[in-house]
Amino acid sequence: MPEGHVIHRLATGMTTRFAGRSVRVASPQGRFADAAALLDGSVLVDAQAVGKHLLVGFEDDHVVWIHLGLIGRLAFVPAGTPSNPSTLRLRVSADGQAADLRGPQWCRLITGPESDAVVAASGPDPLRDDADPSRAWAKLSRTSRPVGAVLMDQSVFAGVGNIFRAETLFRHGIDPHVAARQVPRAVFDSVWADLVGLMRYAYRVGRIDTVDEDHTPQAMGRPPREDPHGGEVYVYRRAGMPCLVCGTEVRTEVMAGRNLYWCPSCQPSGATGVSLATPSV
DNA sequence: AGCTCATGGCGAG
DNA sequence: TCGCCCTGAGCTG
Repeated sequence: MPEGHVIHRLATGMTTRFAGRSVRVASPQGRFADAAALLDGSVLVDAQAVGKHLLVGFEDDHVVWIHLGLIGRLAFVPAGTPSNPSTLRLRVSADGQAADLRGPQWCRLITGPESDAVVAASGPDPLRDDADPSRAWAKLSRTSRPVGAVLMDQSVFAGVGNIFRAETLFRHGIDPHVAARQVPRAVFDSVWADLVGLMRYAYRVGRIDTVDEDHTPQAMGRPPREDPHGGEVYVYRRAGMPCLVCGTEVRTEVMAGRNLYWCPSCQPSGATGVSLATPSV
């Protein structure tokens, strides 16, 4: 279940398990069979992530370009694990370990230069050391699209998904409907720094957690919750529930094709946000 | 058994 | 902007 931190964890997982090894490659489902046959037995060189794209490099300049989409999964399992072959698009295995890919939006065999082009075409990714946030500012500061839509635009903020969108807007008190170009530079800088911190944390622990200690349900005198994504959040998927900060009912509407969540009191209409003194958790 | 929904993005219109 | 694709979990019956 993929925002950018998940893909970066998978890239690391692929590299640590398989880099430098000759691997078995198969497509039990058959939909990637030709490429799998071509790659079977070759050396997996490395894996990298950019935004929500996973690029797995093999010898001879072959790259498997994976995008999980909304429902795709890549799971690391012991190589002998029984599995339903009808949905197993790709299995990479070596030394008793396997990586099983199911339900990806796509899984394609491309060349090294094509892989470089994927990276170049991506917006800056807060989880990559080579990210240049000024590219995001250049786009955000020139568009009248709502900031809540721009935060989901992978050519502006690569790897940011529906949870990080809702949570960073909340943390900065930004009305998601405000035109992106109305957001001050200082607030953008704070949002970028916050994304770096929140996404690095999520990468490290494997869970999105955006709530400050002062605003946990316990600290606010409310019963603890269990969220479906396994982390602690202010507004994501909390429509109709009281805001953890002010108690106002969290609202929801579809923006950029996805359910957006926000607190109409903490993010009042027209608010262009404030910088955080202490970005990230 | 059969919905509906999900941390996404594409192509048609 | 809408319909569609892929899989699986969590409901409803």
